[in-house]
Amino acid sequence: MSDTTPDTVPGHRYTAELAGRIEQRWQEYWEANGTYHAPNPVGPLSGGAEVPADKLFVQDMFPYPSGAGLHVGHPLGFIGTDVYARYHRMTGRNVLHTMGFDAFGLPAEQYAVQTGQHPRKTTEDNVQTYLRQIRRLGLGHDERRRISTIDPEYYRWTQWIFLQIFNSYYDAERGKARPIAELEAKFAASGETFDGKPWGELSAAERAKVLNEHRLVYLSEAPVNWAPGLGTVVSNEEVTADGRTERGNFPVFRRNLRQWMMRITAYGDRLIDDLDRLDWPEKVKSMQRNWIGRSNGARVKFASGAETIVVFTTRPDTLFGATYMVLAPEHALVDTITTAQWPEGTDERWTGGATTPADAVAAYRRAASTKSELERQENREKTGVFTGAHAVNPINGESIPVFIADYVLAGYGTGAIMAVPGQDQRDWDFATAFGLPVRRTVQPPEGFDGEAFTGDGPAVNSGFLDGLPIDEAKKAAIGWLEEHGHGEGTIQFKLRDWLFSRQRYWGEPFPIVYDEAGTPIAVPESMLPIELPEVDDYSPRTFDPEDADSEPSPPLSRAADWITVDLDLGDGVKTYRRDANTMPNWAGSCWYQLRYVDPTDPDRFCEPENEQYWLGPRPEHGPNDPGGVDLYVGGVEHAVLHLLYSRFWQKVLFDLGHVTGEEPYRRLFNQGYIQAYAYVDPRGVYVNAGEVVERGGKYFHGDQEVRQEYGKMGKSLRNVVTPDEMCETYGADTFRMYEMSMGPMDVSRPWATKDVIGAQRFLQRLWRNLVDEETGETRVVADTPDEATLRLLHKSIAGVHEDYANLRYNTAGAKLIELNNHLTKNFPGGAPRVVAEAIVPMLAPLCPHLAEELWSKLGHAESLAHGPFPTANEKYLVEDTVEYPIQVNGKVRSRITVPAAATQDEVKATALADDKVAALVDGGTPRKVIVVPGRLVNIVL
RNA sequence: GCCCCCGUAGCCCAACAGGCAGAGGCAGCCCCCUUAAAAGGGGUCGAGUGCCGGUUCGAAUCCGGUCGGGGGCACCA
Repeated sequence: MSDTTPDTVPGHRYTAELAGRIEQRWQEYWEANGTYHAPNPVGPLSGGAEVPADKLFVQDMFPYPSGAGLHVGHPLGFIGTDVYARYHRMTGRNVLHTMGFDAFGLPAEQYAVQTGQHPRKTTEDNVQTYLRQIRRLGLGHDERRRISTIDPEYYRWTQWIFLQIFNSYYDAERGKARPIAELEAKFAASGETFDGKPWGELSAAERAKVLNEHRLVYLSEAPVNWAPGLGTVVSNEEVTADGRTERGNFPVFRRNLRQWMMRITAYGDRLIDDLDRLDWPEKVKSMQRNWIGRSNGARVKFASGAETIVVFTTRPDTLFGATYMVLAPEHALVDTITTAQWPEGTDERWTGGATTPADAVAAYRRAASTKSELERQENREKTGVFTGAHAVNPINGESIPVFIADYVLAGYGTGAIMAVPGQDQRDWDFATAFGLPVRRTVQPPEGFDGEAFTGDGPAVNSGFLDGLPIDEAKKAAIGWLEEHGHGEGTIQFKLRDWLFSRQRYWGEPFPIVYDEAGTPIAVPESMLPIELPEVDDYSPRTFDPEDADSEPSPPLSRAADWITVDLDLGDGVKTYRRDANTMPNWAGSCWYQLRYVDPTDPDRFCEPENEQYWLGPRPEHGPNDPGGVDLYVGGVEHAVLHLLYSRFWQKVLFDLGHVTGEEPYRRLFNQGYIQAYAYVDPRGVYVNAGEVVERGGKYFHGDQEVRQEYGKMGKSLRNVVTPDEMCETYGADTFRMYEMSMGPMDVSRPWATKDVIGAQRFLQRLWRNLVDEETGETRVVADTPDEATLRLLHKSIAGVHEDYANLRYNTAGAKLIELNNHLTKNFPGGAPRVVAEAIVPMLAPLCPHLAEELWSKLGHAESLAHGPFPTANEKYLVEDTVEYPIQVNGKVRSRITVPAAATQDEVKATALADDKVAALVDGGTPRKVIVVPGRLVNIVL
């Protein structure tokens, strides 16, 4: 490029080409010198010396190394954390910043299937591409700490943590996880019986079954989300609101399958309560609160024949208004209570046209089970059938009919409700459809003409509760229930246990084997890692996405040599069967901050001293500090997935004494997204956005007018701009400068390649102010600059400090441009050295390569990575005189300049003495004169 | 339906705790350099803060309403 314009472009102009050379040179220097290595207190990554007390751990959300490579939106957060890390490193802190890869998971597997290669091969290739792309951006990562979840030395510890959780139970009394061995000891000592037998007389299988009910990881035979199109089950968090998989958008069906579950619900209270201790965006906190969904209410027992139906309600105050009950179709008691015959006079609407309740129930259940979540949610018409059974309302002895209906969810509460149509719209709708009575128990206001009344009011038709407002009525009702043994106050969570197995190949194998009785047994730690076997066919068996009756078939079950194994687990060599599932890809990201801290430790997942130093609670964050990463940056899309799971694991590890931090991420910051315009031609086909031109407010691709759309950047929209091409055309520093100046970090904004030139011009001017473009020699002058320049310089230093510390890189950049513009205008002969030696370090966090280059040209032998960062001299921040605008009735009419030390009275006197003001006041007495020190004067007439 | 966030020059964005609406960039315009070409230099123009109302000496900022945009949740008893 430059050789086509040799005559006019000076040899030492800061062009993209020169920037590229500088950037490559410094990247090599940093790598060769381990510039960004952050020493640990102990272990292989310790520098041998005492570590600085002042540390900072900055982390980006774990990237998945996609085969598509990066577009300019991806590095926004990475550059943001890099600027933050660099700024703090320059002020002398020990800064840990690195990046690894979350490389297991569905996309890798799917990509591998498409390209016919092993997922390890494609994943590792993608990682290399990714590293090449981010390296070019000049990110100051400690590359010794790069990790990858697919590395057996990494997932060995993922499996180890799984075993920790497996071997624990939640001690509700102490409110924390404890080793399951303590529970076993308790059972053995207590004399408690299990199915009539004391602990000592139970077989190993029977004991395992009991313990399974307490373990924090347990095997469950509960309804799970089965996605035939994906060939795997997925967690609740991975199902969208319309009942499809987040990944792949396949329909999800509820199926009873034997699966691993993590007892995250045990931590519901702590997961909600500890949100208050975190420096996180309110939006994310509220999403988590919402997801965990804690609600206060009561469990109430209704007798139905010999059985007891337990319901959960948040409205125990409405108990007198319960006119029927509903069980979820999957409820365990349905078969037991369903009667042989319809009772005399059963309403035809209740029978579903069947001759017996059993037929009706069976037909309804069949219909409900084949409905996808989506169908269930789309169709809000209330359906259901009568079981033939009645139950007794404990509070008034009334006998009420029991239905099954799919508007009651099996997974929430007890899977059964008491229906109060007077106060609940869903119940009202059902009651209306089935001709059931409605009894109001809260008095609606005068003139209320709605259906169910959910507002507050005095209780009516409710015996001893009459006249009480809802709050008091609830308390009174719970009191009555507890006193008479019909129920108790309780807290219910919307959060359900975390479905932890997947029927896929590309994930961590479970460190579990089964004996001949099918009892799961933990593999001893010494046998970890359990490595993924090589298989001929690693693609999962998928089905017609609508085939609800299909069965999962994990690829590992077909690895015959691997799946059965002879082991000596203490009682001689026996044959065991391995677990054929793999862990979900959230597993690896649940604890990676801990491995970043101690990535090479072969003996522990993380050395305690190192964990405490980088991630432990710190007094400077207050007495209630939960510890965690100091700044965690990523998109908001992980608000209830990764961020919830990760907090859960951290808390378990904390309870078991493995870590000192109660939370993984002390401060969370959601960066915005870079979006882009896309263009559609009249056929509805996307055209290459780079070739579209604007003419008179319309957009053209060639001569063809095209329609503008706005959204994500992506291959299919043909609007991708890559960091590689930006580095090529402008240089990495220009690209970084531009991305950081586009706006605040947390705001989404449109990409505009044409605007990048502004950042390029700034860096060129700055270069020119310090370097002779013809000779490449520095052209700084030794003279002390004038007062105005020094004032601007120190004001800039003070402002830039604050901006960097608060992630306001756009305004930090603007201040640097402003200062540089001042140099351009006032120092055509070269910048004063004192200014140059400040502006270069101030630029370094944003444009590290250029700053290093200029710093060395200024005569410094040391890298700028560890400072110095200039500090502002207070002397230049205080003005001697202040200009006050004078408002008269709120409008600016004049200006005065007074000494900064002037008192309010002096300012007032000077203002009133001003000619223009005097003319407006016209000899009268102002009603009021407001002097805002340092700001303005307002005279009210 | 419920909850949250955001509306400032043509565009992207500043304005700390209410105090002169503009820091910076893009585009536009003018001039210089070159004139074969600009990703060259210098300068300049530009909004009264979506709309209505309130509080205040004073509102982009606080409050209420409304419109527009974005997001979250949604049969959770």
